[in-house]
Amino acid sequence: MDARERLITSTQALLWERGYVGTSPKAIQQRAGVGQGSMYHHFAGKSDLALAAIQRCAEQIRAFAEDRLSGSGGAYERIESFLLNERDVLRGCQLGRLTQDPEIVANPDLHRPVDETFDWLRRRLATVLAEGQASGEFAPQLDPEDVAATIAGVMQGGYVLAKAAGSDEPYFCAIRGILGMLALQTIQARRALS
Amino acid sequence: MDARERLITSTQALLWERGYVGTSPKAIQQRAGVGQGSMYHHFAGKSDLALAAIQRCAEQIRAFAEDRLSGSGGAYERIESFLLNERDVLRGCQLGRLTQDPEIVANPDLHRPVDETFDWLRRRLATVLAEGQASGEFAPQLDPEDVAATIAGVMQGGYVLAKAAGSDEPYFCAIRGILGMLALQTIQARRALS
DNA sequence: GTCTATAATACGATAGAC
DNA sequence: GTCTATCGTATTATAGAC
Repeated sequence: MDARERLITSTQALLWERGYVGTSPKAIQQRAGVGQGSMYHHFAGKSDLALAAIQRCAEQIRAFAEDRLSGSGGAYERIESFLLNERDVLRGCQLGRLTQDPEIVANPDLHRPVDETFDWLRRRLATVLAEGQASGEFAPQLDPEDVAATIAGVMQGGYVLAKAAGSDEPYFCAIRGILGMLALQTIQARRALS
Repeated sequence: MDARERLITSTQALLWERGYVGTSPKAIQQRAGVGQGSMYHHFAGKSDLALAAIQRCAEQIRAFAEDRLSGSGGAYERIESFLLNERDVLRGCQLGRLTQDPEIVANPDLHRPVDETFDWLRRRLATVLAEGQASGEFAPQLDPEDVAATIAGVMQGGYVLAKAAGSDEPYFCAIRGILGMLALQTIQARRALS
């Protein structure tokens, strides 16, 4: 892996752990095993390097979500797979983390990929929910757009609760809660209840 | 308001906007209109002042939540009141914000009030949900602990989505989603469906 | 491409006058 | 209690040698 690539992956890791404000060029260089001259040769500065790292995060997150949400199985199963196959609960979401950073919010170039990725995720989840409705899996009362935001929200909020507790238990607790409610929206469950 | 009090409220505001890492003693002093000597007279340093500010945040959040959740009305109504009467969606949660800060997580004194407050909130929400179940308002299938984590999660995640979008729309979208699903858990709704 | 040297500014805290 | 002066370190870059 060349210096440019190592700089990007090191920046990704540090942004994830410490955010934009908490990440210094020096720390990036040390983690990448690269000198100052090299960094400023490949990138114009901290924000330029951060942009490359954020775009890389966005690509990876989309690829993971798309893999789970376009897999085989029903709409409920695919959403379940997306929410439960989370390996880094205590590290949280690479992009959700940046949302809290005032310097990211203030910089349109850095903010845009974050905004676009969450927008894409909400639309993608809404599509899956609408598919489930069309196939008769989910009740017609369910609003795909609202519930998509709820699912994306529970996931992001689950990370917050997990970090607060220092344990991934609250994340999976919150996910069990939403999945249980979603399961009760399925036609089968409603039929069993009546 | 004396200098000590102004220092605490200024620190609260800056922690909310910029987090612990992004908040400097100098910025606190300027916002409070207080000199360096005054700050170091009243507080041992940045972390000591942050502790006072975080404890104040925790008190205020508990007071707000308790006010909504112990009000009159049914369990659903009280939860709805808690989730919808949020005035500062784009500013997010004062404590949820700190969850992302590595220096908060690493410092047990600063981390404890954050942990305890979210723990309290989840238990308080679970109590309200269990009350609703006992009174026959909610279906017995609903797991109060799981759904409590879901509700706290949607709220925290809603802030994340709102900041990403630069609008409070995703927050209220996510809240509508969870409230809609919760409403369908009520006995009346299930009776109407069957 | 990568290195070292250097710079201007900010951070977090201490000292001591008043 | 509050002020100004000062300190040692870190930040974010630039310059120029190699």
